[in-house]
Amino acid sequence: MPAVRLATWNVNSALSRLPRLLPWLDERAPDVVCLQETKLSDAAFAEAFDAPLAERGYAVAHHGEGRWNGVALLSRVGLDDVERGLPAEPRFPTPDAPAEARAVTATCGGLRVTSVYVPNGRTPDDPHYAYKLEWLAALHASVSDPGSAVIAGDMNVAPTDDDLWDPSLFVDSTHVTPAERGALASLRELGLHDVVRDRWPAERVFSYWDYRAGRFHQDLGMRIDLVLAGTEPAARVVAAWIDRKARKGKGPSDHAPVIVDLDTAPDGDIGPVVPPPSTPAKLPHRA
DNA sequence: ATGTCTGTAGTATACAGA
Repeated sequence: MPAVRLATWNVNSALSRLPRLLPWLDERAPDVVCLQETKLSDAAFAEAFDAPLAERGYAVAHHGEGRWNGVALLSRVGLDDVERGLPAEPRFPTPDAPAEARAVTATCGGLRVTSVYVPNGRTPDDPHYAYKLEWLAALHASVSDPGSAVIAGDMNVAPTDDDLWDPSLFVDSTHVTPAERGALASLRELGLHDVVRDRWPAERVFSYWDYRAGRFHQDLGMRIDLVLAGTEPAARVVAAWIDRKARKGKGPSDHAPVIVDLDTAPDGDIGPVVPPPSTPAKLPHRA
C-alpha cells in the first residue's frame, strides 16, 4: 500500500472557503481529504470544484444537501465503492424527514475512509442530542472491517477534558457528556485509535476555536476533529498534527485541518510497531 | 460582550445554526 497523507477539515462552507482551500491543497498536498460542512448541493459543489480538483489529480465524492451539512472525500490514490450516508441512519426531527448529508465513505489507497460530520446536539435536553447519540450508534454499526477503517471528521465530541480550553465552562453542555464520550469509547473498542492524541499525549492540541472573542488568538479552543484509524493504518502513522496555520489570516474556517501521514504498509504481517520519529518535531502552541 | 461567521430570504436587515 502506498504512503498516504490523509487530512480532515471542517471548512464551514466550501464555497466561501474556496480561496483558502485550493492553496491549502497545493501547500499540504494531501492524498486523501475528508471535508465537512461544505454547505452545497452535489451540483453546486461540482460546478465550483470539479475542474480545480481534477487539475490537481483528485477524484471526488460529494454528499450534500445545500444549505446545511455536506461532506466530501477527495482522493488521488483511488476512490472506489462510494457509499453516501450510513446504513440505517437516524432522521431528524422526525423519522420521515430526509436523511442529512453527514457521512460519505470510499476505499482510497487500500483504506476504507469515512468523512463524518456528527450532529452538534445543541443541548443535552434537546431532541437534537438524542439524534446525535443515535447517529453515533449508526456510525459504530457501519464499521464492518475495523482493521482497515479510518473515520475522520468533525465528531462534535471532546474525548477528554484535556481537549477543552476550560472544562468548567462545559458542565451540562454537549460535547462532553458521558454518553457522547461513551460513543467514542465504543469506536475505540472496535480498535480505532485517536492518532493525534496518541502522538501528542500531553500537549495542548485543539482543532476548533470559536470565531468570537479572540478565542483563536488566545488559544481557547477544543479538539473535536478526530482521525480514528484502525489497527492497520494506525500502525503506519509517522506524523499526526493539526494545521493551525490554516486557522490564521483572512477568511479562515473556525476549524483547522488535521493531517496524518501513513508510511507504506510493510510486506506480510504488520508486526509490533515502534513509533518512529514524527514530524513536525514540535507542535506550535501559540498563534 | 450574546463579542463572529455562515447561508437564506430578498433588497435592508432579520433569522437560525454553530
